[in-house]
Amino acid sequence: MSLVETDDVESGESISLHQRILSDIREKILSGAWAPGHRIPFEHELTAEYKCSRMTVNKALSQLAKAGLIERRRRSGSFVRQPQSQAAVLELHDIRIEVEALGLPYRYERLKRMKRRSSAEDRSRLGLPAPGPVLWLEGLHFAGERPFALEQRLINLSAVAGAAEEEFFEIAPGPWLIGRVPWSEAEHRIRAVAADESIADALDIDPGAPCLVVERRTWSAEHPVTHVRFVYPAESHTLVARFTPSQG
Amino acid sequence: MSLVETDDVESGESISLHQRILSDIREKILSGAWAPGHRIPFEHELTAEYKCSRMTVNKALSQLAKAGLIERRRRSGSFVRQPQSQAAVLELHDIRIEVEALGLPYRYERLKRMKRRSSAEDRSRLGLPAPGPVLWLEGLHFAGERPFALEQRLINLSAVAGAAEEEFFEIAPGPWLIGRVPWSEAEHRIRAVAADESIADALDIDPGAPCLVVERRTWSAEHPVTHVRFVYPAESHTLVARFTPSQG
DNA sequence: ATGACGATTATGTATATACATATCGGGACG
DNA sequence: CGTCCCGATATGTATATACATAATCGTCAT
Repeated sequence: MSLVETDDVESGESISLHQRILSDIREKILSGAWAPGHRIPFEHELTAEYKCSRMTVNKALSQLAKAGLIERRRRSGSFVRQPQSQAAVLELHDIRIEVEALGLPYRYERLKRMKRRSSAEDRSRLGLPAPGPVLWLEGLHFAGERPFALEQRLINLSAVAGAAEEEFFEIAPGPWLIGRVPWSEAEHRIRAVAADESIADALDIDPGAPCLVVERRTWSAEHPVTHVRFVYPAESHTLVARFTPSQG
Repeated sequence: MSLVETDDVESGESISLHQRILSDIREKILSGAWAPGHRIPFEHELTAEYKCSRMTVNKALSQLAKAGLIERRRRSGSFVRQPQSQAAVLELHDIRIEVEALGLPYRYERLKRMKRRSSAEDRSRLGLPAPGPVLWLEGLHFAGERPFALEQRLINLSAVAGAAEEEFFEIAPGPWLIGRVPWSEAEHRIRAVAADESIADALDIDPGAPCLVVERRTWSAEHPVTHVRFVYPAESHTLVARFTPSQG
């Protein structure tokens, strides 16, 4: 699938009109200019603005609706959706809930925070086609006094308005993002590793001890949003996921 | 999690025509009736078959293309795509396919096989309410000459009749079961462990080396079918799973 | 053979039009 | 005052049509 997205307006690129409309609106939503609940212009208004037929506008809006960014209601119009709080991934990765389910007090502590222009490695991790501003975060999730998980996160600042101003001192970026950015797709990579020096140090375990590493990339309407890596000490964690076959 | 957006409402008769076309074709592809590489009918042929305009057919095919199920080429037609390797890894977990995707020859070798009346531990692993016959299997999956994964499996014989007569000498029980028992639900537990003596021995790695352990329980119409534990050496494997939020 | 080139073909995008459908609001009526 | 119904309105789906674009095929000339 194509991550070809064009937020740049310059240079007569040969993207189709309905894609440009879609991309314009997505930009408004992801930048925060149109908040959740905001009513998007009616089809006939966009028709006038872009000087095209309703079918063309409709195509763009239908795709945004399918991507989950907007919600369409007959007779009322189209609205920016509330970000979905999600069961599927939540089940996997709301660490606070997992910790509290163990009956232990939860705490998040920021280790590092750096705003920078994306390096080549950043772009490859996020799946970004072009350079842009990103936010790098590192933090620790605690269960009681013990480190429960190490988090290393990269946020695509051009997709998440407002993240640049957030300090994330004691607020974990995961819940913060879920409350603000609707996600349309997520990819998980799960593997086991031996703890290296820095991981062992952060998690207070022995170097070489087995750890579970969960990496997640998240997209919103084909826009990369964030890449996060969780490192769990082996004893502390089991992931559970339930599936029902997709009736295809 | 889905390969294609499953926004179909099924039971209702009020599905739009382009959705019915889309769903018909998806059915043919996912059922295997149209193998990868197969050329699906031209738009003008589908136009005739469904007695509708080309735009309607085009809408269905465009969505299938965006979902990644088919690939469209001007002048040539539309073709069923090669299965996207990672989409259903967690769901199916067919090790042969994973190994062959690496370009390595695959082989399965049985280590142990025992038919017995379920012990208390067996019942707890399978989620069985009452004692009954079970089959215990242990085997090794090879990628080339190297062990790729250790498999320990419990099959509920009262749910899977023919399994008792199968030797599983070089046939892995996973694919065998999938071909015979439709599953309606699966639960995965994923964690990292340090290899103990017997695991290290079977996988030919050092004791204490990190391993990824994936356990799966499967049900068919509320009947426990099988419990399986895969143990992967850390370097050999990354699980990949893609999710799309279910929009309620 | 081989390479150039135009005709053919299937898809890609956009248009104008039409009617269906859900729903909000307001007016008629009990 | 509440309820039912009806018209207005935005979206949902489908049609016929048009032209653009990319790729393939056959033909013809070198």
